[in-house]
Amino acid sequence: MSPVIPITPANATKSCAPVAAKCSLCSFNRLCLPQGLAEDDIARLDQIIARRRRVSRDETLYQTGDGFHSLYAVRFGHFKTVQVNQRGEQTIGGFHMAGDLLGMEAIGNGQHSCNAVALEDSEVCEIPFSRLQELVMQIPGLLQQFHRTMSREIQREQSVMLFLSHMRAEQRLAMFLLNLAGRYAQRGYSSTSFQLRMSREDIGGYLGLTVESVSRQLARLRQDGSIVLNNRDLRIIDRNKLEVMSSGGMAQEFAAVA
Amino acid sequence: MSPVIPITPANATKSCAPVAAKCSLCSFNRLCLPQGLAEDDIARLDQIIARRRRVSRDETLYQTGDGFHSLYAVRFGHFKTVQVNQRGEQTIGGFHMAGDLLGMEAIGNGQHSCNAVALEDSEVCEIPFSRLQELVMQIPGLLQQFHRTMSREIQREQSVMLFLSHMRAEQRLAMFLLNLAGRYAQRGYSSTSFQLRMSREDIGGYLGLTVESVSRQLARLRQDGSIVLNNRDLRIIDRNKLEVMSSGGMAQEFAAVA
DNA sequence: CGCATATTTGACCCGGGTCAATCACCGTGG
DNA sequence: CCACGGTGATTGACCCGGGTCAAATATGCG
Repeated sequence: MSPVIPITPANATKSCAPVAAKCSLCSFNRLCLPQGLAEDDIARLDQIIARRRRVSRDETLYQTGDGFHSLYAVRFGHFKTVQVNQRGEQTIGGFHMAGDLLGMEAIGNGQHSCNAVALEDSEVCEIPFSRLQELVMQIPGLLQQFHRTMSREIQREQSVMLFLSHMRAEQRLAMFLLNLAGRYAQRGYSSTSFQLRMSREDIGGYLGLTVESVSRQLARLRQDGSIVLNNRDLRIIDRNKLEVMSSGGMAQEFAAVA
Repeated sequence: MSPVIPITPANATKSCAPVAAKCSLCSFNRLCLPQGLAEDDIARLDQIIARRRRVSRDETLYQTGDGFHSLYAVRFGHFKTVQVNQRGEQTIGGFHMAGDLLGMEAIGNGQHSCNAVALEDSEVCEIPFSRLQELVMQIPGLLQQFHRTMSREIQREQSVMLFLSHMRAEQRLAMFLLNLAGRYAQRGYSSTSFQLRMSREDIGGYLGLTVESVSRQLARLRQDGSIVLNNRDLRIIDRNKLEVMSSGGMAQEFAAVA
């Protein structure tokens, strides 16, 4: 029914069948820690991965206050990271999909500062951090890739700060959808047709908007023909229009001038 | 006149007099990369530091698009990091003071994604990243400290996202002032009396508010006796009241109940 | 002393939050 | 098969915090 292929594990026969779970065979390895590593270095990385862990929908991978021991690479499925302040208000720090690395925020003080929750049945590779630290000291390429990954997380958050500060609701939604599309494209999926794995409320939590605003903005995007949206099935009809919106309609002005 | 001691270099006789510039002698080393290192490891770190670089007020340390070669540790003075989007709107990513590490956002793709601008005459230690990478592979404690530093930056930004999403102007200001106070306390300065090194506009850019809002909120804090503020000289009078405000006045409710 | 910039203050307005009702979807049990 | 309850999503009405525009001050620098 859904036009989007649910990402399922390649015939997951037994949880102890490690063949399909090796980094070298993982189709997302170029987006993950093994990126750029030689075969045998990937094999060494494989060896320190404690286990593949299933996390079913709505289950928590880790939560605020949990002691930090491991990073987690998403193998398949989707996660959100949630911060809750003392008043119970939630902010979604990000949505994470195959190849993304989770838990880096916890290295600093040894405990997690957000909750990681699966948006659907998912699987992660658990990477014990102490062993990773040993390994990066032996594999320069792995060290570099790890640093790049943390740095990109810093950059990503800075760009979130930017749109939280300055963008209107419409821009935020347009940018959000384009960002998702781009990430699916990176992973070899359709960038024009996919499922939103998160609720409207989660989208709002990420974009700094209420559910109602998200709903209204999506309605507007639907009305002006930019997207087709049934429940969570999304199809991007006019990517260009979304891009114009995401930059605050400035492209229009330029176009008018030029 | 100012009640706050301007942070000046310990008798900076010549730029080539390295004695006072050694990490081991730097009074902020416990807040910086050398934290937790043994004497001789600190000495090795010292050796890879290319130079101390003066950056005068309003001068740019690096800017968006610059190739990434080094990280910079603030020795004294203050910096802001500024992101500019395609429409020219600015967001202040953060304010940085002695012991803070700048430039980590650029590791990921090899070029800087924000501008680092000195808020006053300042000095940084330039740390060539390639040499740092070599060194962390030899000094486990340094590797750990570097990872902690990046992780804390991720955490810091997440908490900024949180207040950009949910907090009202008053809370943001209160939280901002308390945060500054805490950081000065860490550095051995007064946490109740200090100078704001940044303009109202920069504060607004950081907090996601306009200059006018910042000015009005500061006026309110002054009126209700929480602070005394003359130009940029700040004195925190009622820290408790600020804390109540920063948590959205919830503490009041609790107090009323208890 | 005088200009440029920073800050403050006032008046007005609007985007999006809030509150509330309705609708759609879905799994459950009779 | 359908009634039903629960959750998620949509839509409408209203309101307010803070943005915008404008003007008055203050400040600091040359």
